[in-house]
Amino acid sequence: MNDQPLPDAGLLALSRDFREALRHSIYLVRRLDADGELSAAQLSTLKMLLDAVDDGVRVGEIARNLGVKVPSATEQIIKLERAGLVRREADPDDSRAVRVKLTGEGHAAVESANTRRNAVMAGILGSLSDRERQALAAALPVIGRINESLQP
Amino acid sequence: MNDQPLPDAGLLALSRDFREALRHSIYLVRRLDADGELSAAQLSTLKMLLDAVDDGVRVGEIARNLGVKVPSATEQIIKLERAGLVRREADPDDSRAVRVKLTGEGHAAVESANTRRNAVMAGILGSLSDRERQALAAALPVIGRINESLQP
DNA sequence: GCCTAACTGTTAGGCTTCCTAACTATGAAC
DNA sequence: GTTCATAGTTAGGAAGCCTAACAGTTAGGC
Repeated sequence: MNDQPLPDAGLLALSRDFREALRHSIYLVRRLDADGELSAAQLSTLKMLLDAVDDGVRVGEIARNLGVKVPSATEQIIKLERAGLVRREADPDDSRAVRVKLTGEGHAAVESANTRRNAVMAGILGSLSDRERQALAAALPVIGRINESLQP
Repeated sequence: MNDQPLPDAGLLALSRDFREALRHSIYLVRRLDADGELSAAQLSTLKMLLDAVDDGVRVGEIARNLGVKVPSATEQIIKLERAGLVRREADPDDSRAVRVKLTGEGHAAVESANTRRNAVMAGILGSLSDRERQALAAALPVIGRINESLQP
């Protein structure tokens, strides 16, 4: 294989290939979201709340995490609220703010959806070789670093 | 209930991390599409046509490549046609079919948009270390294989 | 204290993309 | 030459995202 450091021409080739991989990942994303129960954004929101059960999370923070504007986050939160999965409470420290918290039902829903989607993904990754899984695992922190650097 | 054995713990962790990485990649995808000129689907369509300049590509094939249903592909093709980037011709062998071909203007547009987005991506990947780029490069074929296996 | 500016979130309206269902037209099988 | 399958378009609607306008709250300057 090619073990020498990537030349500058390789940077462009890598860019092209990464773009292509990202583009085709829609198949993967769609497969995972085929649940029908919760949209990807809704599940992400609930997962966020899972890590902040006590205090809840502010709308703006949810929006930032989802990569959308605040009104779009509000829209999703209202849907989750209507479904009984979250509730909105006034922030004791700042009356402008709203704290979104998970309900018991929401807690169950996120656990269930999360488990199922992980199982689907595990089924897909299970067909890979150990070597391939290692290559994938080694790249995830890199992708994570890229994504963090772009997060506003 | 649990009729099948739980997947290996490492596999589940990888599944979770990969899902997380994919989810956060929306920042990256949005950054690349910030052009405003062409949507991701439209650029993908034009790139497809670039590789089949002579014969054009059928609508169903475009839909499959985009990962959408035929009516959605038709919609995008009509927009591209109205923008003067593609034209639709009857298939000489099958009068039911339509062959979508790139115009000269479309050719220029895809080259330009592609070059620009590759440059944006290269700018992002340029901030990585060689080691990180190598890890990413090693994982792309794996991701590609996963995506291909899911393509209908 | 007050006035202004900044901030948090909601509402309203519109755009894009995707879907399913229904339709037209053509091809293929028998 | 029916009959069934296939290719694509049209119509209508759902979901997600956006910007702009708004109300309420906080914080800083005077």
